[in-house]
Amino acid sequence: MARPRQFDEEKVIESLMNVFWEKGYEATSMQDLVAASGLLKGSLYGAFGDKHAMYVAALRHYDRTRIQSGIDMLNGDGSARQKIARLFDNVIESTRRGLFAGGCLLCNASLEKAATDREVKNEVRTTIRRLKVAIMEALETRIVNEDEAASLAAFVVSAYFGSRVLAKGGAPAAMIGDTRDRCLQLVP
Amino acid sequence: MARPRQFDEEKVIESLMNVFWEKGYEATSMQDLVAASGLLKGSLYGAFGDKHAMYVAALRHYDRTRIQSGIDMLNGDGSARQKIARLFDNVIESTRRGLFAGGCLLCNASLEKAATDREVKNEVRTTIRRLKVAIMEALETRIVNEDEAASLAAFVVSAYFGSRVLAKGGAPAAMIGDTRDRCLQLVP
DNA sequence: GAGGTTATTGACTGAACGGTCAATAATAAA
DNA sequence: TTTATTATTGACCGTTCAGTCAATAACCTC
Repeated sequence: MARPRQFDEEKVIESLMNVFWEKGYEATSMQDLVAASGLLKGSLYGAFGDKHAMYVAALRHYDRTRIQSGIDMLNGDGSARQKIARLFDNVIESTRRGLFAGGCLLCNASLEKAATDREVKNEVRTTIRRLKVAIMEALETRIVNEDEAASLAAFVVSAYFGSRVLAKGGAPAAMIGDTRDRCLQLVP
Repeated sequence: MARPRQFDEEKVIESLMNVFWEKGYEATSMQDLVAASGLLKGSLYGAFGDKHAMYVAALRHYDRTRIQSGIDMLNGDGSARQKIARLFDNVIESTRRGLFAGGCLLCNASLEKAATDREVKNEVRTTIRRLKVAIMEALETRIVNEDEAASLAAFVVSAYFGSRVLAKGGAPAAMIGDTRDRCLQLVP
């Protein structure tokens, strides 16, 4: 009974996400989002409501895609040690190649907006929990005690996030390598 | 031969820093800086040049004061283990009380601006190096091998930064406690 | 106290900001 | 084919943005 959307919503959200990922929330203008999505302002506002809702949609999309592919890796083959090493290796490699400046959108959102934005905080918390659980499950092939696995998983998440801060802060790649190696010392 | 400044430059920089610390670079307006400093726009521009220079001055001030007091602590009494534990305990306590939303300005700057801003990246790098060296020296009371101390220090910095991301992302304080405890397992 | 120099003041600028809206177009159901 | 409904379009809105500047004030040196 009505005119259908002329755009692929997933693709639009992906393009919005990429802008927020690279520039952050505040530094991203509606102009940027219009340019990246190929839609006009009115269509974006019609579809999402406002800039903030676009950001939240981008965070959810990041969870569904990028975080999920990390989780898939953690659910895949190999020892817990190998899987966790690969988490860090991805950071090291993308730092070495140095092409994309975005880092980790989850960390970016944590520091830029979570503290002052209830909705963002909820998204971030949910995604952190999901990531922690996936690491925990990977560890449980070796660790029977659930609390033990949980505390080690919390630590791994933390070290991983720390490596994202170091990477974006321009610290030498060797520091991230050190972080990975030391972290793996605790992984059975 | 000329009119002297009517304000205490240190105090003004401190007030500018507090705004950037709490809101980030992009979300801070010149209005905010005017209100916080008590100066008028023209005076701020006269003293610093532009908003970006005010931010860099704030980062340097953060290094000179907040980071320095962390380093002083690392140079003080107690075992390396105790000192590093205290680093994390400060995060845990200020998270539990939950009053100030700023987190760590060094981490904030790393993620918000270092990747796309040469000057900020240099400041951040310098401060990270300073912090790492201080941790290294604290460790060297127990670890003789310098490379060993350096790699462990890099790891501690990383875990510490990770805990700042978790804290601001609204993760439960227990996760930061887990991070601290696991981290200390590697500190002799 | 005169002259030189710099700080302070507040009004001002053009551009960019996020967001709105009336007009138009496209569709599916009747 | 008509009608109801929603999507698209681009001009438009008031506000806020970072930054400027001419006038004035305060100080130091001579």
